[in-house]
Amino acid sequence: MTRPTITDVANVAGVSKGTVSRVLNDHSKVSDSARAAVHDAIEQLGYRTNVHARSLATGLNDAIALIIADARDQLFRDPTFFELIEGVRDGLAGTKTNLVLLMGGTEAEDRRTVAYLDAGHVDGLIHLNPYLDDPITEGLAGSPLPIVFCGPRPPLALPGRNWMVTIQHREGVLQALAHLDAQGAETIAMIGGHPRGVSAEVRHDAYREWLGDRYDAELYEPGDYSSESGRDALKRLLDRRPDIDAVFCASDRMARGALEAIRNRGLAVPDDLLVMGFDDQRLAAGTKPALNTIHQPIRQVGRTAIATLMAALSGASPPDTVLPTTLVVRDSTGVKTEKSRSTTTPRM
Amino acid sequence: MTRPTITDVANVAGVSKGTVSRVLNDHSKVSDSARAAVHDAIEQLGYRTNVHARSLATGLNDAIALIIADARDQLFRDPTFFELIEGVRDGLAGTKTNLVLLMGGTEAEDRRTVAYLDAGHVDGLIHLNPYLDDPITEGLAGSPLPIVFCGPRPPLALPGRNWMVTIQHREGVLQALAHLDAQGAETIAMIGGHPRGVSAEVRHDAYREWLGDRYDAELYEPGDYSSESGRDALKRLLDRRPDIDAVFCASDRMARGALEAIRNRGLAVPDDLLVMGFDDQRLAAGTKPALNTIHQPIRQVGRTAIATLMAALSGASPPDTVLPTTLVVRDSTGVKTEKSRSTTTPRM
DNA sequence: CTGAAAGCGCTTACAG
DNA sequence: CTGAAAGCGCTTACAG
Repeated sequence: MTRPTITDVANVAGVSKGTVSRVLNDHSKVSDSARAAVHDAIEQLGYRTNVHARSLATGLNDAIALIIADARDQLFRDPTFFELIEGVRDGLAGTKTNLVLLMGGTEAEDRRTVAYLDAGHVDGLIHLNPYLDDPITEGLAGSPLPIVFCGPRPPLALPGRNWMVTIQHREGVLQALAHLDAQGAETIAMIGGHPRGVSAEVRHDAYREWLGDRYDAELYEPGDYSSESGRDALKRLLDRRPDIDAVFCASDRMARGALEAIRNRGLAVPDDLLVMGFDDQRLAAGTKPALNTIHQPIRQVGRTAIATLMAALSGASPPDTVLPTTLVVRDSTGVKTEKSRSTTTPRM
Repeated sequence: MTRPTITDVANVAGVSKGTVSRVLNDHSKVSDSARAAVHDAIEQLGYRTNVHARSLATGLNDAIALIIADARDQLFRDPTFFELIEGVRDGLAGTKTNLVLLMGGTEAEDRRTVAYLDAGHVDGLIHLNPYLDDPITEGLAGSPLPIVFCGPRPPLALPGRNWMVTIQHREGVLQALAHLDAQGAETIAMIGGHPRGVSAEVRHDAYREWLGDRYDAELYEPGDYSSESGRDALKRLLDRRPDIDAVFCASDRMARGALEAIRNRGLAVPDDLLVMGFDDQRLAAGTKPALNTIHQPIRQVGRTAIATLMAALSGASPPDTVLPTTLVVRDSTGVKTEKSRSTTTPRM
């Protein structure tokens, strides 16, 4: 009782293998009677096509991979990735393309992931968030596989066919800082993202740009997007610079941690310190006070990434996409009434 | 500049395709000179083997799948799955077997996942937590693929070759209840797991068994493992039965929610109510008061699952595995000093 | 130790 | 509309 092949189907249906293959692949030029006979035979035999044979013959897979650089840090801890993947799944609904999730993190896993991709199991891939020094991206440098990055391109040798779907990181940061400024903040610190991340760097650059001459390295503290890192970073910032009156965090989770640290010091938000997050994750609405933040359309990034990849696979030349961010105003930057706004020049 | 094949390598190395294949597959009987020539040619050409051709010839994939029934609920919200997957990754370290994560949830995704498996992309699979009515398991009923379940077998038609790696759910529940009993609890409610889950049912049964005649449906409230569901369930329990003096929760997250609900009512733990969790997740040590719970060696489940699958793939007949749970004592069930223990018979 | 050849299960021009 | 045949890139007895 070995698995039936196309030859078995052809025999039962009384046609040739070629005809069976044609009905399998929906070629138009097949007689109704042949088509019916083949379908009957398939049903009767429980035939299912062998993907390896088909892929060998066609060179296609009908499958794409989702790469996550560090499963431990990203996939399981950061809701952003959940949204991203949901967006990708949205985009795949209704197609017959398979999605496989490949996880890096350790050296062995990175290597295995590259090997899997190299081996030709998939037609293309989406990289959810490459690192500045991403070993998986690096391993794919010579690959002919089309790849779309969710986020800015890393400064590495890239595969020849690559696209980018990202958000306006720089503009988002400027929006946040301008808002804090407008609310009367004078000494704005920043808690940045994971130093390995490409977008963390872009955001740091935007912060530096906005501050210009007033940029002070003491006011910047890197985190890793987690709540704990935000809490710890804020403590360090306050130890160094008790004069800061606002902090911009590169994720809502870090902002939540910052709120906690501020509370622990006996300080109040927004009375003593203004706080802004980034992401507009669900938690942002639930903190006390509710978090002002920069909304990024993360699910749409996922959807657009898949659309871009599918377009590339069908031979088109899709454009890169940069999605806009929006300011979300809640309670964590309430106006400081006693302060005069007349001396500060609004920016942007 | 089409991708080089084994024939190209053979030509460059001056040997036959058979010899190239033999060095590729580490067959012992190859002369050193031939081996060296082949390796040189591979390097020079940048040859990489075409997996489809190989799989077609051998029927093997060197890949296994991890199935997650509901990505939305499980993968991204429940740290248990993170631990499980980490265990699987532990077990794969050092092998060349690839791991692909397949996600179900919507009808389309379930169907696609089954199709992917059916198509023969992998050699076997690990199902992280099947539902009682799991559509993916159902779809695999006739499949020859070996499958290992992390958790009790669902009551469905199963693939012929299947194994189970689980924990002592029943014993764990009995441990928890016996502990609450020993601490003086007299009316013990339970907040159960997701009604679709196989293990939730097993735990509910154990609760019913332990209570025997005293079982009262009013004391049982299902949740979905989330913190919010624990909070809401406890509210409902307390509304119905203000007399309960202990609650056993089928997950630490639900126990955390229960603690919150209790606090919101102005009640105290353990003074007014004893609370126990299940899982021993990281959060259990951080709640206030710190949570008593039942530790389950979840990462080891993952490791054992992969070992079981690998054994099955190599033709062995590995046993099912049932791992023990242990009671973890912290602060949420502190002895109720004023109560006499003399009238209650300890159990187990 | 190694070559020639058959075979894995499909697809796809090519004729008709 | 359909059959016969070549080809996709490997592996593996079978001889030697």
